[in-house]
Amino acid sequence: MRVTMEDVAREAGVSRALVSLALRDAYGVSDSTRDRILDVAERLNYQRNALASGLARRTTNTLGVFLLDLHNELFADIYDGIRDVATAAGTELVLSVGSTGGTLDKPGLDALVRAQVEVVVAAGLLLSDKELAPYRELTHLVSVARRVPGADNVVSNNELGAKLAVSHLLEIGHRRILHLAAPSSDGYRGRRRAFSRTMKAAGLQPQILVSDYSRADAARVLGPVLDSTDLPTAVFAHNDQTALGVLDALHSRDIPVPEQMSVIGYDNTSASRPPGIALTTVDLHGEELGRRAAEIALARMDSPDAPPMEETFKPTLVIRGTTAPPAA
Amino acid sequence: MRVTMEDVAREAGVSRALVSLALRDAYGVSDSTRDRILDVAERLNYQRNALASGLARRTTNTLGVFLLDLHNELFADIYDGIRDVATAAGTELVLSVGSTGGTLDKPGLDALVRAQVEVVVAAGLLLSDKELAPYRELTHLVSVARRVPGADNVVSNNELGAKLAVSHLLEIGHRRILHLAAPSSDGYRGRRRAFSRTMKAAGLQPQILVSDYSRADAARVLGPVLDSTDLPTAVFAHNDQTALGVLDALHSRDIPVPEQMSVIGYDNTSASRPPGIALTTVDLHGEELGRRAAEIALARMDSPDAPPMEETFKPTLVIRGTTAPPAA
DNA sequence: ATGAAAGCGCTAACAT
DNA sequence: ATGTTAGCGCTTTCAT
Repeated sequence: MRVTMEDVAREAGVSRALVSLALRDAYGVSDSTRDRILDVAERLNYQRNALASGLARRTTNTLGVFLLDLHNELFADIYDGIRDVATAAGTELVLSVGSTGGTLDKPGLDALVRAQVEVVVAAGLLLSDKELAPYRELTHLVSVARRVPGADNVVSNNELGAKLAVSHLLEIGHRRILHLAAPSSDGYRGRRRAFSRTMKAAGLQPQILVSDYSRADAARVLGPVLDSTDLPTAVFAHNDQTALGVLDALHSRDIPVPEQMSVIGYDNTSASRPPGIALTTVDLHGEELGRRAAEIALARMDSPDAPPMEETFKPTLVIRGTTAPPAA
Repeated sequence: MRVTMEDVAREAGVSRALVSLALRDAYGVSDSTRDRILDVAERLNYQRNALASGLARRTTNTLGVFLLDLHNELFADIYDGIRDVATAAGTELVLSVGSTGGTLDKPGLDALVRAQVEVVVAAGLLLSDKELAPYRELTHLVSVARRVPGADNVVSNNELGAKLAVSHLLEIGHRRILHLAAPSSDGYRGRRRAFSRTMKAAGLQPQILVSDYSRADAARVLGPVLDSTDLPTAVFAHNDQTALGVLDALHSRDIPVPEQMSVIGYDNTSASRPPGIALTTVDLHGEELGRRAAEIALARMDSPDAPPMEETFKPTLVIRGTTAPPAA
């Protein structure tokens, strides 16, 4: 049987109440008894039952974290940022992981609600605004990387990022640019929209292809285009993962990068630095976003009724080896 | 205020007990009232309080999962496997994440214990056997990828994996082989040991360098060797991450792979497939390990007193583009 | 400084 | 089929 607070109390010859106080070093416990209690607790390997504790305190002082996909390092970056500030604040995290399809969003969020977290920081939500609405009553939501109406939001300016990427390509002379977009869903249309807008503003025809978030699918989707007669001279991929898929497809057809084809990714994860051919990419500063989201979440714990907070980060273009002027 | 079971009961005009039963569709609730209760629960967006529920049931039916590092995709693979079988069994997961330094192992495990998980599946534990000992009394431990005495273990045969890698290099003619090892810690010496043994068995001098688990450090550590006069002709890296670091260092010195230098990684993560230069690597089948670990964890929930279970998977060599006979 | 007692939201006998 | 009641392990008034 697990060792309970009662066990510690008995062993130390005091009441449970006193043990409870001593363990959270509250005032009003004499030094000597506190020391004795802590000694006993340590000796018995006592660990407080978080269920009972949270139930009794009517608050868990805990932050829920939802991450869309563990295979995409962007979420590891975001998590690092969140953990950093949560740890400093002494707030525990409760995690839950989704999937690129989005089918695990709901179960994941539900689990966090059931765990009674004070606030949930969700990175990469795929649920529609409508499906997300009920959660506004169940918990406080801080959405990262995706704008959710009515919630707290920590996002990156995707319009700007896409514009940065496309402008770079335009500047070095590209005209036929293909955008490999992610499936269209609420809150994730900024890159695609800015791509189209920027192309049109330059008097060019935007060409868009859609793949899911996986490297393999990106390569697959791009295939037919590469096998056709008139190729684009540059591809702007939705993220680094899919950019890798683009590079795969290109490599398997012996199309040299950047000589015959320029490629730009998005996220600046370490996947964007395959040795030799480092990806030009847009850095959305995941760790920073995570950090800020956690700060907002902590602030939200203190003032549940403050108006929604919103913060938009500016992405930056990281020019590396996969972009060059088009072949003459 | 959050909606409680009491609210649902009142609204449906029944007792709490009945709601509790209906929600877990136990026998003994008439169809009509069950439907009514479920309707109300749904309408009120009721989510059961997992703290109260777990406390009352004296069991959470929950699996704790510890992952060393979110930046290493191996752990995403392992997680996928675990989630797969846990979901099928209707068992919830509680996650906790460590860090490559190992300093977060203890806090991470403690959090799982406090959360009252039935069993913890830990992948990539860095704590020493000795530091791990106390946890044997606090929870059931299924260790993945690392052998922990007395616990359930799901491991890969690292000796075999390393032998596979080195033998391959030997076979194609290499004699001067360098092993870039991970810091020596309990449970992770198999690859290094087998490297030395295999080299000696071939009458060769094992050469070993140590780096931490990061790509950057691997590149840094390898630097001096590459700048010296007599280079090895092949490098066997501790994992794919560090193999990437090796490739980085090589590339920055214009040493062609595999012509001038062969490289082997370990794990077969997607990082091992940078476009163009796919890494020869050892696949330890992370998802499989995760799956099996979860199965064992579930079995352990049913029979807490069964003798320790142990399963050793056979890694396989994946020969790709970074290995070739040494230059003449 | 310390202890007694009530109660957090639920589940599990047990009673009806 | 449904309701009553006694906890689960802790925290928190409130006494002493």
